[in-house]
Amino acid sequence: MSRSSVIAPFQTERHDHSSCRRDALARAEDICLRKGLRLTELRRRVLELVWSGHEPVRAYDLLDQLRGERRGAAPPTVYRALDFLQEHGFVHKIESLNAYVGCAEPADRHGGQFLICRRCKAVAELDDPAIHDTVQRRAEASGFLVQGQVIEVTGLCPRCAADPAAPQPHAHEH
Amino acid sequence: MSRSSVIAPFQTERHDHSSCRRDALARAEDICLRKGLRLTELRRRVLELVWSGHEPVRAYDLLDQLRGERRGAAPPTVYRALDFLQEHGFVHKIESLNAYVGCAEPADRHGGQFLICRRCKAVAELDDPAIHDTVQRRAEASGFLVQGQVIEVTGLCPRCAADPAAPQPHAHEH
DNA sequence: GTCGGTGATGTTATGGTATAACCACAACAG
DNA sequence: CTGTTGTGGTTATACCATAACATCACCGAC
Repeated sequence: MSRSSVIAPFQTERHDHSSCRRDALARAEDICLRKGLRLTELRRRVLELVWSGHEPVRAYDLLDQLRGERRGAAPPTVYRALDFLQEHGFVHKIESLNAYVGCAEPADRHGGQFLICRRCKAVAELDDPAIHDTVQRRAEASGFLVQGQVIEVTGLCPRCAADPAAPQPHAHEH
Repeated sequence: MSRSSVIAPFQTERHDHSSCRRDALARAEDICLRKGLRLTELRRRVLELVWSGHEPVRAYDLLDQLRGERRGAAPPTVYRALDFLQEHGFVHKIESLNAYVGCAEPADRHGGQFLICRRCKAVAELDDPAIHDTVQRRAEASGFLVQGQVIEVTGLCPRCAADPAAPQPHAHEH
């Protein structure tokens, strides 16, 4: 079993999250530069806010924060930024939560599988070929032409499973 | 490859949908009888409406229909019925559509995998052990304790993939 | 340089999804 | 008959997302 399929693991300790966020922004800057995409101030700021932690962030929470720093921020402000970020693989939408997480391995329209902790709300991202291919093969066996996969697993992350009384991590561990 | 994992296939022709619906209602009646669950008039009616076709149905569409036949129908009316039906496996929520489909093989809190046609909107349900087990194993390999799986595949059903110009089936093929 | 096109954002309004909180009443067990 | 539980009615509100149109910055053609 390869471990390489885990592209964004659960954090086992309170980690230096500012480096996660900084790395994600640097990768986005780099990719946009190479592809000629416009990572505007707004889009950059929304990506930064999504990376405030490893928990999925809701659109209206982003909006609340934007309102504090940008006059005229409204729902389309944040949804348009999220659309751009999703389209180019910088963030994923977690369908079962209606919330958004940053992607640690951005690529256009790539899928991925998400492990969502019910207790601490953290999300880990896998990009496991075994899962992807099994789903693909079984769908094709039914004559279905696959265009996209939504795979979201809920349960308990290693820390919450091991110690249900452990303190809850909160975002913003700067 | 077993075909038994396809528990609700795509319909290849305009089929006698009234028998699908009748069977689903009969199964629900039977299960509720055996388990001592109360399939009230409201719940039965909502289940019947969900089974109006093989396309996922939105909660407010159900509500619109209920309003025509029941004074005082309101969002909680339909959501409470859907909660009951989901809890006991009679319907599934399609997270990526915020819509609901009937289940052909009801069982408490069972998962299942869904193939969702982007063109005709029909949904087929699989209950494929290979998919389930692969996801389960890979999640466990990350130390994750799995409690639930959301697996939704979008694309084109066999008919729409074969003939993109074919007429769109509509629900209510009574 | 200015004209016009394109893409990003501002702005207002609305539509769509879901739940909180409280009330009335029926079914049922003791 | 009485308390408890479950079901649904009712009102209100919160949350999620997009339509439609206006404005502005940027940039290339001429």
